[in-house]
Amino acid sequence: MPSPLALPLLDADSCSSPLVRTPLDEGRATALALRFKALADPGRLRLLSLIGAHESGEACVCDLTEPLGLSQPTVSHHLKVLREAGLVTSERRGTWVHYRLVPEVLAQLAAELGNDGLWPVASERPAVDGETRTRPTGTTD
Amino acid sequence: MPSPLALPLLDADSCSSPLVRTPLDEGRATALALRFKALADPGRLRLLSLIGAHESGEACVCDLTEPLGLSQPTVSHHLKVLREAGLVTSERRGTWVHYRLVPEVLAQLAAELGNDGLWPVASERPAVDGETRTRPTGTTD
DNA sequence: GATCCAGATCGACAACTGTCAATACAGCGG
DNA sequence: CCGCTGTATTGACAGTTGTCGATCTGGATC
Repeated sequence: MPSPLALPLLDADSCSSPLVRTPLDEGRATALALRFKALADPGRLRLLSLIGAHESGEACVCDLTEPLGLSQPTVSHHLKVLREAGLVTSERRGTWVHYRLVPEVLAQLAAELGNDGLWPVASERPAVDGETRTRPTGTTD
Repeated sequence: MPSPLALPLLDADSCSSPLVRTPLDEGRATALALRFKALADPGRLRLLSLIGAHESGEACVCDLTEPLGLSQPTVSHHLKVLREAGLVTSERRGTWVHYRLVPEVLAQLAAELGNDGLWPVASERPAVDGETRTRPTGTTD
């Protein structure tokens, strides 16, 4: 429970409504962005997916290079990015290096995006309407 | 429902284990990466957070520029990125333009990262061990 | 219409990112 | 010890991204 403390900003002279949650501070935003940056590449997403698709929960680089269609150095680079973001761990066993997902971190990221995260995500709106509201929460796409 | 069809690849001559899920194809990965790219910036995360923090569920640019500490053109640019990624919608009402989150898209992204997403995320492992496994699923950091 | 204000767009620039070929490094088998 | 193979690192380069000042647009007010 994030305890939505209501900060009294606002003069409401113009537009806008009062805040009902503390917005993300810069440090936390930067940290989060680092993780999302790691996810912001098709190759890396496919890498995660490939690793997760293996029955043992892990995969070595040799399994990943070919299905990705990228060069071995590039794959290695992407894996490094994922590792540094904490999304995967690596372990050398003999010749091969095995990568596996870090489910807790992925789950935590999902949670930030989801309902108990940084913003209200479902239809859990306080139903304000003494406000500048004009249009219902319609789907626009 | 992703119906985890088991594709029989593999000769298991070397390392690796069989696939138990279909890995993300390139098109889908690219589409997903586009959305994560939009999230991969501290300013944009704070923007989303700020919008979500408002009681009415929306905010105009004038509310966002100052707490972000970025110039107005930059904020406008970020909002455009978020809008094009489908994460927010904008609506002009008189002088001001109001932005609001698109909860469904955020929730969908969370779902991809989470349990019913692209990779197994909880401790729902099939418990393989006729494999190259050597070490338990320890945290490596 | 002239003016003012909120936002968007443009142009420029530095910083970062994805990619690969070449090379280095680390175990393993002879 | 020497070569082989899997993986990491380096260097280079093109493409993308974040940022801002300057300028444009569009609604509201006088």
